[in-house]
Amino acid sequence: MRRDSRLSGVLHVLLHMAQQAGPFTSETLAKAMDTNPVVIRRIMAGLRELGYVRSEKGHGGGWRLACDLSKVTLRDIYAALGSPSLLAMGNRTEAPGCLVEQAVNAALDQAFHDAEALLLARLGEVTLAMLGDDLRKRLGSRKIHHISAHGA
Amino acid sequence: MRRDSRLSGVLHVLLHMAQQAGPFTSETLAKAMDTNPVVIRRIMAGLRELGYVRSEKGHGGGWRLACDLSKVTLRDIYAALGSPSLLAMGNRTEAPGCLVEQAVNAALDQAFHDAEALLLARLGEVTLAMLGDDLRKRLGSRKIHHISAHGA
DNA sequence: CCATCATGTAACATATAAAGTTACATGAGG
DNA sequence: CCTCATGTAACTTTATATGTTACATGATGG
Repeated sequence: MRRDSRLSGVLHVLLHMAQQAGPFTSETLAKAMDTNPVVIRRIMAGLRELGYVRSEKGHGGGWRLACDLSKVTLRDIYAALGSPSLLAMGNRTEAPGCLVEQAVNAALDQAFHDAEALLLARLGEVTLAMLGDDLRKRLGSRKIHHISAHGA
Repeated sequence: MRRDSRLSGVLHVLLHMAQQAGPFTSETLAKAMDTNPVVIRRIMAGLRELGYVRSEKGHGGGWRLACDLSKVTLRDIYAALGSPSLLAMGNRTEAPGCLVEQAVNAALDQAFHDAEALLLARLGEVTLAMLGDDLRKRLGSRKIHHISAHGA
């Protein structure tokens, strides 16, 4: 499959939501992300369960942020997605009887584990608020490109 | 797709080869790895190009180690496989026009890059000889389980 | 010279997982 | 009670590692 881009995608959504008020429908967000509303609902479901966002049905419904952006890190969001595997590589066999394979696994596991730990640590250092600050810096004098709230 | 296990697989092969002399046919190695001879040839092709192993056709042919095991690291082997992507996650869009996406990418790229660098560094610290030493330690008093050179 | 063995490689098949899509149920307004 | 929006199951598409088949190439031994 291609590389998992859910974290990238959901962060994009959250950051857009942090730039303007009001509920966003899945359709609106999907248009901004050039994808499908169901995909949005899917990646947002885990965040809703952990209370990072709220959703409401019916007229005037949609998604809203429901957390302190300075308290939620990228690692939290990653966890809300179900903590998908970080590495594209793995061992051929997890619990091998072959001692050769055990030796190989031990060496690789060490490296893999260290890399995963560092990645999680880095993600844990960045809050959504910090992402927002960085975005505002990038915007500079430029006007914020708000996504249109009512379709194209 | 499942996680890439080529590095794990090829290391297994190399370590087996380091335990006994003589050429190994792809079929013999495939049996030990419970896979297909063509898969063996495929993952060994890159190593042959870099001179880590040699292959010969015809009677008495097969694969032989052709390098100083104390000079070749797991990172070298990884590179010989064509440096496949290390991380299972990536950015939704690599060169986005959207500033929001740029901010997200910047934060993720930082974390991704650090993790990849650490993983490569760790792989670069381990030589094939070190793997062999570790294997001998694991074998202890036990007899080495040589793979049978002529089928079953 | 030629039968056999082994690699080299293209082509095709399978498996898995993310992403995209369709369809329909549920519930909130107005 | 009609419309809007989420919730979710089911299916399709796509990408990629892995598995398999088929056949070409070249080396060895008789």
